[in-house]
Amino acid sequence: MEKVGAWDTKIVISELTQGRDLANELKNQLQPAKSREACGYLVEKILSSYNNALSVLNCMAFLENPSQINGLLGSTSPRSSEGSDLIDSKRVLKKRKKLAKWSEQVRVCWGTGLEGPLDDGYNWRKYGQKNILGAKFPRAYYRCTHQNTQGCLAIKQKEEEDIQRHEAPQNMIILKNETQELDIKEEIFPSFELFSEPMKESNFSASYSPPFFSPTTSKSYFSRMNDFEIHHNFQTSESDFSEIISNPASVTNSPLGDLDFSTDPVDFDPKFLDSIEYF
DNA sequence: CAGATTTGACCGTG
DNA sequence: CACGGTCAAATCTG
Repeated sequence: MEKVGAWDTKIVISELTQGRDLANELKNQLQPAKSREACGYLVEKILSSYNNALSVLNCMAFLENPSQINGLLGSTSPRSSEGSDLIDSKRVLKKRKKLAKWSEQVRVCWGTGLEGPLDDGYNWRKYGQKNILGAKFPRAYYRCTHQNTQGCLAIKQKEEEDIQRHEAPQNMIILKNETQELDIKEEIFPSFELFSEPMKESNFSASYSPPFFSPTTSKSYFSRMNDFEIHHNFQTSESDFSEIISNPASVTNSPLGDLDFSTDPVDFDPKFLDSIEYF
């Protein structure tokens, strides 16, 4: 992991440096009361930089010590003992019964580059799509490709902008993950924005080894992710986020929750923070 | 041809 | 009964 650590450290430094520079720029912008759009843009970029840095740190912590995550995520709940029976009866009776409700909600590492070739560590296969009432975009349903072969029951949903043209997922949430035997609704990683520049894939693909990642499959998934990165530049409006996503996230259970930059003793210029309030 | 995607139907829940 | 999640046949793709 040393190689990864060194590389990620550069990312963190780069992001934090960029955030500082952008903050300075914003400071200058605010003085003569320049355009609101420009200020908003800069704020977004600043937040993006800090989020990216924190995301990398969080991902690193998770990869280095996943057990810590499990511990933080809380107790497990036994899966329904009817599980296998349900599957069998479902096939015969074509009647679905409710599986035991246990879930893990994970905000995927958007924009850290981690999702580039590896996404979130899973190979997703789309199994359905629905137009959701009141939603601008249809919601797509994905499950782990290895559901059958490795018993991976991870699933996720995402709402996307005009799937036919290019996928621009507004959110992506892992809802279930049997392999972790979790029964929690927890965010492992804090939210983060996209990197302003595409990440180099090779660095991560060589270093991270998430479960169930098969380099021979899911080309489409990853190519779409990259497509999204290219086309989607933090123009996300609030309405584009699902209810789940928009719920206030508890950072306290984050593996690196104490790294919440807003509370870190970083030498933030109080005036800068006041400036943020301005928006 | 195997695996992925699409899409209408089915089903559970509130 | 409306809505959202899932199934599964049809279709597509490499």
